[in-house]
Amino acid sequence: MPPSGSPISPSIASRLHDHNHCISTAMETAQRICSDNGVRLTQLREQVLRLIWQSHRPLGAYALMEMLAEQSTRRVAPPTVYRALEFLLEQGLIHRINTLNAFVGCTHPQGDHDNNFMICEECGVAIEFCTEKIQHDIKDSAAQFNFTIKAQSIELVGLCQACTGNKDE
Amino acid sequence: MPPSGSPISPSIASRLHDHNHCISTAMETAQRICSDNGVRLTQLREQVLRLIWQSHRPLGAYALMEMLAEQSTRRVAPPTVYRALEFLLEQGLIHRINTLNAFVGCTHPQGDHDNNFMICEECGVAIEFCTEKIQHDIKDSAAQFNFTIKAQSIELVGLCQACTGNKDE
DNA sequence: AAAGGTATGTTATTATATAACACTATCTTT
DNA sequence: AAAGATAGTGTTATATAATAACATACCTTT
Ligand SMILES: [Zn+2]
Ligand SMILES: [Zn+2]
Ligand SMILES: [Zn+2]
Ligand SMILES: [Zn+2]
Repeated sequence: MPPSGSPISPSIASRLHDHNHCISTAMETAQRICSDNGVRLTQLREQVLRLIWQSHRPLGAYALMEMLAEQSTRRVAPPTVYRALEFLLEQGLIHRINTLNAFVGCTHPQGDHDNNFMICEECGVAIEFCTEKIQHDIKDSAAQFNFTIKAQSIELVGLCQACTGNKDE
Repeated sequence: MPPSGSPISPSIASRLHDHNHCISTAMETAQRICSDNGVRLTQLREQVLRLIWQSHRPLGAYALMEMLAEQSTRRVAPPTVYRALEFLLEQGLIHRINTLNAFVGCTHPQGDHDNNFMICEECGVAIEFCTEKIQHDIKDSAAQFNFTIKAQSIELVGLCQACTGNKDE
């Protein structure tokens, strides 16, 4: 398990990265995790995960549904998608972005980790990050209030590196 | 303007506090802020704000709608509520809790401030908190990615002090 | 093959939010 | 006071997101 404090490669933020590598890594990791957990990464679930991983932009359930419908002959209804999403969330393979009502692939799905995102409102990319410092401070604040944390969601909305640059020009 | 790092009175977390004081303070502050900003706190907007302030539990737009309908003779449709909510959000008098699709009164609506909540999944109370440390670390992380923050949402879901105690018994 | 559990299909419904246009109240200018 | 502009609200319809309930298919074990 990698140290939870290590920042995720910022190269994801850049638009120039080997995204095929992101996809293949994600799919392989997913297979392994499901196998380890004794659960089945069925065709549908695999298909949904792959669609989500087509980019680093969170996808809404209904967008996902349409993409599924295009790929297959069978009709696809909301529960089909939502059940797959629920499964992937449970296995920690994707995250839900509350600000967007959308879902994005997890970039480090091994072990427990926080759920912190920077979301670019220009290009739509969501960058997952996690730092021990923030996590420490949050635990600290919670302790002050005697609050027991069960889940957390940190979402920063703004402009990513590339889009900040574009705005300046 | 109070120092933004000072923690909000934890007494809100306790169920035993003078909530009438919360309400009257909130309504007076709202009047002043609207007056300062040169905008109108109309009857409807005042009514919605007061309903939101009936507790520290975030309220959904449709719950709010029903409460409005009970209070008045006229029919109340979604846009009525959403426009009032939009106004109150713009003036910084309320916050939207993304995790719940619900709205809660702001406990320190003066000046810019963060948007950090601890939400008790047992009693439904949302406690607004803000600390300079977290804010500093967040800016730090964003800087690492050259990310420009425009808005942020930190939501911790779990058990508040009172409800943690109850669970232990 | 039968049984039990897991996964998916199907239909209907609930929950949340916005678009578009009409009308009214309030403010500004004359 | 009257006219015009702006802001606020009413009204209808619709978009978007999520779940409930039940039927069917699939997979594993006996
Ligand atoms: Zn990638
Ligand atoms: Zn993750
Ligand atoms: Zn109170
Ligand atoms: Zn606030």
